[in-house]
Amino acid sequence: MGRNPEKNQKTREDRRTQILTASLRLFSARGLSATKVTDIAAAVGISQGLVYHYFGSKEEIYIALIAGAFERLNGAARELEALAIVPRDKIKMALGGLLKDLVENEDAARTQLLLSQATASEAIPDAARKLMERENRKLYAVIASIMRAGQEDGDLLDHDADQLAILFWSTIKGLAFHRVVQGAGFKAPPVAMLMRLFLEEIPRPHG
Amino acid sequence: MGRNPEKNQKTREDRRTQILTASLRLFSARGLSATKVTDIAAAVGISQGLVYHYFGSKEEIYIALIAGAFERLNGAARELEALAIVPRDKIKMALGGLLKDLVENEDAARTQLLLSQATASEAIPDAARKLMERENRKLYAVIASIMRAGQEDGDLLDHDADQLAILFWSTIKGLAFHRVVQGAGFKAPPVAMLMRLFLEEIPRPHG
DNA sequence: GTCTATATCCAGATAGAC
DNA sequence: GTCTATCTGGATATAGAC
Repeated sequence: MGRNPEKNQKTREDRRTQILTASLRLFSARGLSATKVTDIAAAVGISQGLVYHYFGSKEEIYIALIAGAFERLNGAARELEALAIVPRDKIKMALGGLLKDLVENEDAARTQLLLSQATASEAIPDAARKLMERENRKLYAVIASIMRAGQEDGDLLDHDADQLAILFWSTIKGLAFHRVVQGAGFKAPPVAMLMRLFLEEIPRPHG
Repeated sequence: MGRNPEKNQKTREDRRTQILTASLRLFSARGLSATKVTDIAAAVGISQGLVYHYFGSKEEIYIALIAGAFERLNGAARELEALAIVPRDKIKMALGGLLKDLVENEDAARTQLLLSQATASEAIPDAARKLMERENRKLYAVIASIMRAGQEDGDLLDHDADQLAILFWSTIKGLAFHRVVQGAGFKAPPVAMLMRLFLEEIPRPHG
């Protein structure tokens, strides 16, 4: 919009996205403090100083990544809750969607890794910690609440719903971890297999 | 042995252990690079310089922790393999033992966390990476091999054994993560629940 | 064995030219 | 918008006194 067409300079948003993408790769692989701004600049192909034209600090990039991740995840969670299907199928869909994302999109896996690391880390910016504690809680609560509903239906296993939610996310985090380590060769387990953790009755596949 | 009894100075081994213990706590919570040698010294209650009397560098401490962890895990794996019980029960025992350790011993959980982080990290010393790649492979192989044996018995689920091993360790890693985040309040899921992931036939508990 | 300097390096962030 | 140069702080590791 109103921009000189022959300049090959990137627009502000493009550059920010480039920086965020490169940073996700680096932060998830090395952690916040082992990632140098120089590394980010090099990955994008710009000078180190230029990074500060787009973000106030390295931590600001980190926070932006975390915030973006939660926005997407919470959006998906809200959509899931709104669906007119039975709780058991919501769990199946959530699991399936997350797994599919993990397999098809390395960045999705890296994002999960980043969130896990951030949750467990004492060495993240205060703003990030605040964000995490609040938003993470929501994600667990959504799953726990679906679990409870599924238990009333008699479809889902009759155990503490919060623990089931923990198991749900543990599994996702654990698999995201392997996805990143293994790279493209990663094969996700079939959703039906993971559903065994949560279903009251396991459907018999053979015969 | 032949040491002056009235000195309250620590023996070399005691100090090394103190440093290792404090470092496990810090490395697992902040990562290698965000942990300052000053932090370690402060946690132990000694001067920063003294740390270098016991270890050549920060990374040397890190490597010692990783190596120690694998020694213990591989020891347990070898014992497990040697047991005269059916494969299905070996899996149950491995799961139960790891879980019990996780719950009762925060350091065990932190050790798992450290190994996970190290596996996924590009920012670890070369010596540590070499170690990891070799030893980690062994741990997965042990579980995969037990899975295969259990499949021949018809006890364990008929899926790719390597994938089952990944699922096995994913679950442990995911739960170790939660254990560390949640602290002492953490409750592990019952082993029987996790066994649902691997058993061909799920025993019916109620009725 | 332990501590207090301190040398050295390196990374984050800023300034100013183009 | 982009780069190069630089300021500044902080962390690793060493040296040397006690």
